[in-house]
Parts: sequence; C-alpha cells; structure tokens
Amino acid sequence: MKTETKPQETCPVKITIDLISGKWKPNILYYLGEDTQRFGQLQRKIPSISRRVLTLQLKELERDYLIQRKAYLSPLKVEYSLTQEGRSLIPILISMKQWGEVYLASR
Amino acid sequence: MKTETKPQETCPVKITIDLISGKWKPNILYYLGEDTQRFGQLQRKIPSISRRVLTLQLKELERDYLIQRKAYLSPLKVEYSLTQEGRSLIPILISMKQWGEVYLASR
DNA sequence: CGGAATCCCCGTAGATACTG
DNA sequence: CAGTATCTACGGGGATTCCG
Repeated sequence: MKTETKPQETCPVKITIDLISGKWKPNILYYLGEDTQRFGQLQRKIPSISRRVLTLQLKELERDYLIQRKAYLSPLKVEYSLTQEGRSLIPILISMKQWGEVYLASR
Repeated sequence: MKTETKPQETCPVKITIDLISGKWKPNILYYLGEDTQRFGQLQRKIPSISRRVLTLQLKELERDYLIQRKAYLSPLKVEYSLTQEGRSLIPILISMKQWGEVYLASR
C-alpha cells in the first residue's frame, strides 16, 4: 500500500518549494505565465520590487531552468519567458492559489 | 498607490508557500500525514533537526492551524496531528513531490 | 534600458546548556 | 519526555549608487 520513500536529503517537495519561494517569484511566474515579459514590464507590474531584487530573482529562476532570458541589441531590451519546466509548474501554482483563497476565507 | 494589481498584497500563492516553507515543515507534515506523531517520534524520524527548531516549526504550524497539539499528563507526552486544513494541503504536497521528482530526474 | 556593486537590516535556524 | 534560554552565523532582500 505504501511504497513510500522517506523524505531524503534531496526531498523533492523541498526542492520544489525552494524553487518558487523567493519573495517575488510567484508574481514573476504568474506574469510570465500570461506572456513573455520585458524586464521593465515586470518592474512596472510589480511596483514594489527594486531593480536589484528583480534581477536577482530572475537570475535564480533562470539558473533553475524555470525561465529563459533573451537579450536583444538592436532595440536594447531583454525578454523573459517560461521554459517547459516553468510552464509545467503553473498548475501547481494554481492549486496553491485556490488552496490559499479557501484558507484566507476561512480565517 | 491604489493600483489594484492581479496578484494582491495578500497573494494566496505566497500565503500557501509561506505556510510550508520552513526548512523542515514538509517533512513534519509528511509524517503527520501518515499518522499522529509524538514529539520524540518526529525527532527520531528527522534526526538532523534539533529540539529547539522542531519546537519552533511545530509552534508555527500550530499557530497557522495546520496541525494540532495535544498534551497528556498521565503518561507524560505530547501528540501532534494534522488539522482539517493541514490534511487538505497534502494533495498539493504530493503534486509538488511528483513535480520535484521529474525535475530532479531531468537534471 | 537593464543591470552590477555596496552596505545594511532582520529573520531563520544551528549549537549548546538548562528544566518542569 | 518535551520543551526553554542564549548566543551566534548565514542569507535573503531593501536602499542607494554607479555603469555599458
């Protein structure tokens, strides 16, 4: 009945949580789930985030293969979009959103 | 600033993440999902956690209504179990576990 | 425009020792 | 058995300034 593995050192749940638990990462992933976004677009949509922190969070998300960075020179700009893996995370974020709404409503 | 952005201040996703992103909380919830656990049982099943930190994480989980604490005097012991809300979180933890396993396998 | 370089604050959690 | 009490280390993230 229980072909259970104990939570290992590399606990998959913990891995998943760590990937998305930056303070602004859910927001960023949310907007990238809607569409490709430029750095400045994200900045405007998340007004309270600083350039520095936005840069850091984007770098981490890119390092973790959840998003892709594309730099252009002609019109100087940078575009971010979800990778396949990032996109596959969206359903989980949606469940968490729904759970969180119920949780907030009941408190 | 009055601009209503879609991910609100009280982003439900962020709430959910924060509730479970203590370093040991997924492990604790995992074991409580199996059965009621005494303090010492949790300690033995998560050997690398200290009593202090286990206490803290349990207190937070209790404060957030995810687990319940029951103290007994006759045989001096304390038992922890999931609340209804905590139990409703398990499916999400399972999705995260599955996603994390795929993620780890592909890297 | 999209960063990089510093500096600082604060919260999480580790180590260790003591207790009802 | 199931905690408390300190003291400390580390790292994320905020504010500000400079750069190709």
